[in-house]
Amino acid sequence: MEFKEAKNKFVQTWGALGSQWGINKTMAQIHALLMVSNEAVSMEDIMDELQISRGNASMNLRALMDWGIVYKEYKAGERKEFFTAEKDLDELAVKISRERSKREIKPALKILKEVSSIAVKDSAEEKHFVEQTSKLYDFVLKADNMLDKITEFNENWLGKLVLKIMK
Amino acid sequence: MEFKEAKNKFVQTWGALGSQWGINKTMAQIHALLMVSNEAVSMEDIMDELQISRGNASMNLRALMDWGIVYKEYKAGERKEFFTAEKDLDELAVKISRERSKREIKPALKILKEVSSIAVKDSAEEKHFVEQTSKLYDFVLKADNMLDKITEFNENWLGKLVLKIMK
DNA sequence: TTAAACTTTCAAAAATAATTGAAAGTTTAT
DNA sequence: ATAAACTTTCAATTATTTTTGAAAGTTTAA
Repeated sequence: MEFKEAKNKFVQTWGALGSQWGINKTMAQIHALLMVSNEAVSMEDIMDELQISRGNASMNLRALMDWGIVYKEYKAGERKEFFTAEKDLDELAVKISRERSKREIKPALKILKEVSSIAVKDSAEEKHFVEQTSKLYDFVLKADNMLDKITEFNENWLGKLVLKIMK
Repeated sequence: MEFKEAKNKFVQTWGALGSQWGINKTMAQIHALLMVSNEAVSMEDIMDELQISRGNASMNLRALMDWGIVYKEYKAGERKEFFTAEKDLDELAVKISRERSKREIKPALKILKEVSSIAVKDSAEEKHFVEQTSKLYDFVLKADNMLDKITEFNENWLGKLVLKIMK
């Protein structure tokens, strides 16, 4: 396999993986492309390599920047904008999990808290509902915190120790 | 908020969360419904509560069973089938991560290994590609293994210790 | 200013994914 | 064997999401 083919395969695979995890394909593809580019890429080149429209490129680049995992760059003497991806994978993981937590987990937790706090009659059905949603609240909260801690600690000795123990 | 409203809110929220994570809305809703039901539910009742067609219910129940997080049950004297969800949340997490790993992460790893193993000329561009995809391979592999270990250990003392340390 | 070079926006179109419902399939009771 | 009770399948429909492209917006240079 030669370079161009490999690069394309990577971009396609990353795009497919993205859609399986609720991230739009083009967004994941642009990110993949920038991840493996050794220098900043212009919108023109992104459009060209991925065969997408200007509007699509613009919107998904904006989304990636909102996630904090793609940055704009300016080159001296050049009028147009260039883009690079966060390439430190630990940093990338931290940003993605922070963002998903903020956008999706935290709001879900709020609802879980609400629905698990209703006053119930003593029917088995209602009791079970409260019990189960309470457990779910605790579980999701714990998992959410754990992700925080893992990403926070994974560069220091404690994280490394934990990883070692778990291996 | 009274029970029925809370239950509906929970099912809707879980469904929305599902779609944000690449799981179809109805599938997540059925799962939510079964999670908070204290007894097995018939297909008829699922169709009724979620206002969905028979075909939809059938297909998504099959998918949930394929994931190993919903079970069929038979009641004595009853002709029709009833369904229950895995209600132990640790067990649920284990099954979901095993399944996503098998279906999505493992195939992605295979591709990552492939594309990171190409022979490259000594252009900076190609070198960077190989370096970056290799790092990504290592990272994803480590994360995948870690999930395994966390889910595997989270019911025993070591897991509890780790959780405590991380708190 | 003005105009060229570039980016963003968003309504319409296209692509993709989910859902329906009725026919086909299966199981059980008689 | 037959029919009733139930489930599965899948082509067609519907809903949702993504993408396009051209007009509007912005910035920079002269």
